Amino acid sequence: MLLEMEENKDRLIETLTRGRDSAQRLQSFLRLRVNVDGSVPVKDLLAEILESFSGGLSMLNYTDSGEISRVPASPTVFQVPDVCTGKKPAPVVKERRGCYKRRRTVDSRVKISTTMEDGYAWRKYGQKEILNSKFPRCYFRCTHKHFHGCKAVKQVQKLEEGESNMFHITYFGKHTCPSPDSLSQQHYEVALNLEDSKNNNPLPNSPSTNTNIHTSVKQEVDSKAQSTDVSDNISSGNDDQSSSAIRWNEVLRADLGSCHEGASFMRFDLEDSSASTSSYGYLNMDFHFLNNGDFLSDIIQFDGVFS
DNA sequence: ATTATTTGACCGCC
DNA sequence: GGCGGTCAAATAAT
Repeated sequence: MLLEMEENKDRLIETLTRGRDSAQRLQSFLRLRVNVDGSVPVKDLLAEILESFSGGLSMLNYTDSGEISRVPASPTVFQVPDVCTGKKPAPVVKERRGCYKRRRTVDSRVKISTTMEDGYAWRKYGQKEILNSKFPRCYFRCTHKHFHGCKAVKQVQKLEEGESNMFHITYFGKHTCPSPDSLSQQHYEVALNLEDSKNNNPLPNSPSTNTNIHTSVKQEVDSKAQSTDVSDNISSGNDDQSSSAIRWNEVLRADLGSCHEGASFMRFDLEDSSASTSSYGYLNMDFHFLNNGDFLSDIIQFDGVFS
């Protein structure tokens, strides 16, 4: 009986969480587009929906960490450092640890990547041998957990397939801390094979060089950060050996343009590895939204201005 | 001295 | 009882 009630409560929380998160995502997607014509107060409506879900969840004492908050079984006594000596009092009895709950997979996002880096600062807090897995699973939390109460967590496990050095990364929770200053702090690599660079000049200097890059590259785009992890090579269908490649090791900025199902664009500000040139380009993309709020995009065309 | 990582213990869930 | 997620003391790195 009691168990059944708990299960119902869990389901209710799950449903409310899903509703709230969906509203949240819708809000961020529409942030740039609401009330363009001033006709519908979409923004207000969304805020109200969001408030309803959040209010419902807080009535159930549900916290964002994915756990139902508990009243401690016995009053907790906090030990404050002794003002006179500056020393912490020795623990009288070894404190019983808090309750753990198995992580829900509903709010997780999975990413397969050649690198564990994603621009955020993570702190490792555990490692575990996983049954039938060759490599251990590593557990990371956001470094700013204590400063900003950021609850973002990720699990990283090296994939066994071949010697490809791929990582299976699962993210839980969203960052509430400030996002990384800019993408320039990270190592991003964009390789462009230009069709029209038959002469030895690897940098076409005419504006709006339309390179017509057709590619099957799939990219995962973090909808919240409105930035992209460009870790795959973008190659043209033209495999002409004489076509030289520009290798950009930094994407200084990546701004997402209008964001909706179908064609959209993303602007990149680029700097090459020698930092001697800087350019920008537009990647025209085809977006496909996923149920969890992430979206995939096909790059359908690149228009660049090089200097 | 401070901060990050390692690693065995602890804990909840199946 | 076993598994996987987390904690926290010990240790390493800065």
